[in-house]
Amino acid sequence: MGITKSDYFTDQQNELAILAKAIGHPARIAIIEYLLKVDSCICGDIVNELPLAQPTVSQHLKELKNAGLIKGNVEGVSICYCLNKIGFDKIKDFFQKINNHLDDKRKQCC
Amino acid sequence: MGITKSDYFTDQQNELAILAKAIGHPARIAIIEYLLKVDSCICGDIVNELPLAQPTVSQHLKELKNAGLIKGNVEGVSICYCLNKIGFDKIKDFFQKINNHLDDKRKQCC
DNA sequence: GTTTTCTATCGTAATATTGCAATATAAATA
DNA sequence: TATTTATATTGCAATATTACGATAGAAAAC
Repeated sequence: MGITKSDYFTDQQNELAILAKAIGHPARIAIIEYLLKVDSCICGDIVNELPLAQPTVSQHLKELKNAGLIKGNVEGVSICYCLNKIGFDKIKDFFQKINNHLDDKRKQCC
Repeated sequence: MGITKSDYFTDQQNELAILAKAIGHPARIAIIEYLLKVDSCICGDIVNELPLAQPTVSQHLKELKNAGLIKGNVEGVSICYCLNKIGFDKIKDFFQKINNHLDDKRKQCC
């Protein structure tokens, strides 16, 4: 029905899903990679970087911010965005657990 | 328009987005965690583990498989599923790059 | 060969996402 | 205060996702 049954899953599962979902769009990957490159904070430059209209970029930024993957600070007229370590740390643990486990076994079942 | 402009982004960005998107659902997180726990391959047990109907689970498995995050082997009547290291390795690099970078700087911009 | 068991697919309804034009808001500058 | 600049919000159309009942397919057991 297009509605995710979040109540049936744990808080941790839902939080991870929200984080992964936010990353799950090429435009948002591009934003993350750009922020990684320019390192210090940027604002409307992101709009110039992406082949998308300003409202669309604004929406993607909002989703990344809601998920906790970026931070945005008002700085005069413009807004300064940057990556939020806290958000990325949360996913790191999940993938580390998986990768450690998969590295451990030399043969996979299938 | 609900249609992602994939052509505007790099292959790598699109591939990463597909992987992250596949992980971006609590049911699929739950499937991944279950496969991590039971370690060796499992089939319809996943249906019993999740609070979702069999067709729904089948659909989620298909998406994980399409993204390259799990493998499925026919084994008599049932199908044996397990995690696919290749898929998880691809995301690992992305997050490692980000985490290394964020760990590097003691002060974040915002 | 019929039945059972396990999984996939189809069809469909409800909801979510993506994208943008138009517009609003809010701070800086003239 | 009027204008400019930078970003957010609204509204809407197109498309995608989620969920499941019904059904199909395919191998094993009888």
